[in-house]
Amino acid sequence: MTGRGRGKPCKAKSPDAEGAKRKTRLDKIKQVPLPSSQDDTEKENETANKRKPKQKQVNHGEEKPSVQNAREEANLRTNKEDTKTPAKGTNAKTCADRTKPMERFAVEPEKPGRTIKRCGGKAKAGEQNPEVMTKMKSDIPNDTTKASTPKAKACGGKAKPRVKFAEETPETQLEHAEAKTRKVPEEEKLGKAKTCADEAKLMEESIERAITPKDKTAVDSILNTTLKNLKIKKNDRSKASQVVNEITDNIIKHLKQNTQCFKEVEEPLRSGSYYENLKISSPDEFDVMVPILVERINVEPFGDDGAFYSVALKRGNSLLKTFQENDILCASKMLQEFREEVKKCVKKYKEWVVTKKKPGCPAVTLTREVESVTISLDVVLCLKVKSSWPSFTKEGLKIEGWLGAKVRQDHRLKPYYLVPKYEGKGNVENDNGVLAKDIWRVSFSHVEKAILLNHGSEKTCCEREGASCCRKDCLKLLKHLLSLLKENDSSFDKFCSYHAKTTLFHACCSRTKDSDWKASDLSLCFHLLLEDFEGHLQRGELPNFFIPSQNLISGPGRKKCKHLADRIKEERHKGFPIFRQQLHVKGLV
DNA sequence: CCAGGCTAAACAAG
DNA sequence: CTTGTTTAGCCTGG
Repeated sequence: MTGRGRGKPCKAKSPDAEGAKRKTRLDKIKQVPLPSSQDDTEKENETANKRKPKQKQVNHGEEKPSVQNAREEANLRTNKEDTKTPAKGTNAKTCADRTKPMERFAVEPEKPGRTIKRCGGKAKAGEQNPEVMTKMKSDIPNDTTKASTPKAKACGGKAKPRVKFAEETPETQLEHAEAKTRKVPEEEKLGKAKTCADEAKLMEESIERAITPKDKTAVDSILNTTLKNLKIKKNDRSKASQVVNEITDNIIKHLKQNTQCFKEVEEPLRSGSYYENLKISSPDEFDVMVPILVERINVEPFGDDGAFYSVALKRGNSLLKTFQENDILCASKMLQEFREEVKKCVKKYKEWVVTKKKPGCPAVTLTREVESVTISLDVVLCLKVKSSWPSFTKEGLKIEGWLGAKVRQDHRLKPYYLVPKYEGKGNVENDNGVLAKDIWRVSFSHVEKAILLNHGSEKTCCEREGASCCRKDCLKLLKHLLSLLKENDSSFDKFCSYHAKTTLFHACCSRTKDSDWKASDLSLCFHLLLEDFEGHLQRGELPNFFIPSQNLISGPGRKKCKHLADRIKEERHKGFPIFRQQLHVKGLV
């Protein structure tokens, strides 16, 4: 679905650059009405002819180790999934555990830890990463995961166990391969090798028993089939995006033309999983932030976790004065007015319905049916703040080891956003007499999106000539797992996909290299990601990736956290029966 | 401001 | 499997 040109890093400073870019797309849509039309000779000419070997030879620059910053988009992923609660001074130290993944293994007895890597992905021996090879020579050369395609149903759920390669670790192949890819990063040898090696030894047998190649192949198969099933159909995407873009454009137009207070809204920032290429199953949820630049403001923390703030207007800002009370920009007033305007506009489009206001939720949610599926669009008012990020973010976004210090700095030079979101009762006051309903929560959705779209430690990660990684697939699977678990147990309803996303971010910071996430190691990587998530749940601590002092899972309570951790562990150990069952229901296995 | 170029991802074909 | 085509979304040069 979405792609973003990586062509050039567009520095965050040019706020204008985002003008009417989408115009083109809309035009295109118009003139190409039917996918099935066969009269499009000219279409073919235009495309087929001129476009073929598009390769981006450009910017293989060297200046940045990893990513170029995408651009400032923004949003918040809010409402429906919100469960954040001020973290009673949690001040999670979490970074500690993040940075030393190995320790977990010592603590957790039965679990295979990364040793499992040996059984790792379908990787052909030749592409195993060096770490693995040096550590344990007995990799199993599973052929590929052969994600049993949908049709392979007969054998009820698991693909043919590719037995043969079971025991006879073909040393020869490995040595061979090893010789070829012998680049072995330094830190890896020095840093981890020691601990890993021991553990590898120790756990070797037990793992060999616990996860036989057969199981492993079956797991690979389930994960890959599940992923395939989570893909969004091209047609669905096309239809959904068309209606969503249309209404979005019209809302923006309305705000600019027919309102005073909102006439300065900027271009919408498309965020959330659809625009991060992480939407699963169906394109039925869209998030669009509608930013208003605010200058000359005072931003003061509300509560102690650093996620919520009150906003005071200094002089100027005439347009927003009307939402002011005692110098405070009242989120509730502003959102209410925004909502009215959106409703006014949407009234003209009969297919769309504005859903009822939910307390504390920053989104104006619109829904409509497209071919019997309900699509929802969250339109979120937000303030765009160009000054430096709140000090609570100082220890957040620890991506230096993963994406590099320069990328971090680039992101931190971008604006941040505030959305009219609060928790608990709106009429609760803080010391300064500000009501909860009038406070704002920070949002870094634009950075989340930028990172996910440019997520490799190498610049070429997942690009045509680079290796592909499984970071996003792992996240899709985790989101899917979480949503299936939630379906079956309503006590999990305070957990949301943002928890999954945050877990991935933390995981990427502890396993920083692209080779830690090789596409061929999907089942291993997913396994480790689940262990990470279970760890957060067990400890009852999942720090906001940007604001470490905010614990995202203080809401659900320890008991529910542990329960969820146990359920996930169970799925992991049993080879994901919940995925299997799901595939079964859909007749895909 | 916008036309045109580029990307990721779905998908079709071999 | 590999290779090519299509298309929504994004970016830039002019």
